[in-house]
Amino acid sequence: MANQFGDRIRQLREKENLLLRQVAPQLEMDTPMLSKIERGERFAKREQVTQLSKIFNVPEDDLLSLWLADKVYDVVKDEDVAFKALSATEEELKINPNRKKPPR
Amino acid sequence: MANQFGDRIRQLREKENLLLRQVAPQLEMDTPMLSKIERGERFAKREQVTQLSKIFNVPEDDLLSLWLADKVYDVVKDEDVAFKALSATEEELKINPNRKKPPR
DNA sequence: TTATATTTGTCAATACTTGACAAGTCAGTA
DNA sequence: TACTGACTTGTCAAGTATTGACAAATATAA
Repeated sequence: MANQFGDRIRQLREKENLLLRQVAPQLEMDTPMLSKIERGERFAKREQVTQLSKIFNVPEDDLLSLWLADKVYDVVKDEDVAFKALSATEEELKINPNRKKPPR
Repeated sequence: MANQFGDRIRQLREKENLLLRQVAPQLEMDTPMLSKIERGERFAKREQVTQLSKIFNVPEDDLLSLWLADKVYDVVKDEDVAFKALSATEEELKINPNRKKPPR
């Protein structure tokens, strides 16, 4: 299963020699939950991506695109028109410029 | 909002001079629901895509990629790393060949 | 007006996701 | 072997989101 986001944050965490139990509370979650996110068993929430980029001092967009890619993969993974669908999405994005999500 | 799938099935339906109330029952849904799907207010279900391709006699993959594209668009539409994420998904798909969904 | 087609709004039922916890495995070390 | 610490697994209730069904509104034409 594709888990670019989880692999990355585990990598970052290990580089900093941090334990799950040290990072999890900063995201207001328990250790098992973070473990699941790192292994791709669960998706992090959008805001947690932001928090993680701060914790590990990396550009938010880097984590965000991995996180989004995992979500997209999850949508297309079972269909063999996956590539075709991604192209169609790109076309749509070109026509329909994406409006920013309202920040809360 | 992006609605390639809905636009297409409306186009097909009108080409055949069919009414919502003639098509909807074939999908076991009511007229308002099909109206919403055509206008992109709701997503059709995976099986309904198959049924629609049969009703309108078009290749399933054509409808399927539009339907999938709408779903993907829905995931990425609010983020400005959308393109980057789509590229990352394509890379992932190349590495991780997609397994077919188990037909039920 | 009347009839027909489509759209809009609401809401309960259903399904999915999340968070929290207990219990489990695994690796290292005394 | 037993103990410890780090992580993983399984379960389940709570919280969200989606769906289906219906009534009512709008629109268009005759």
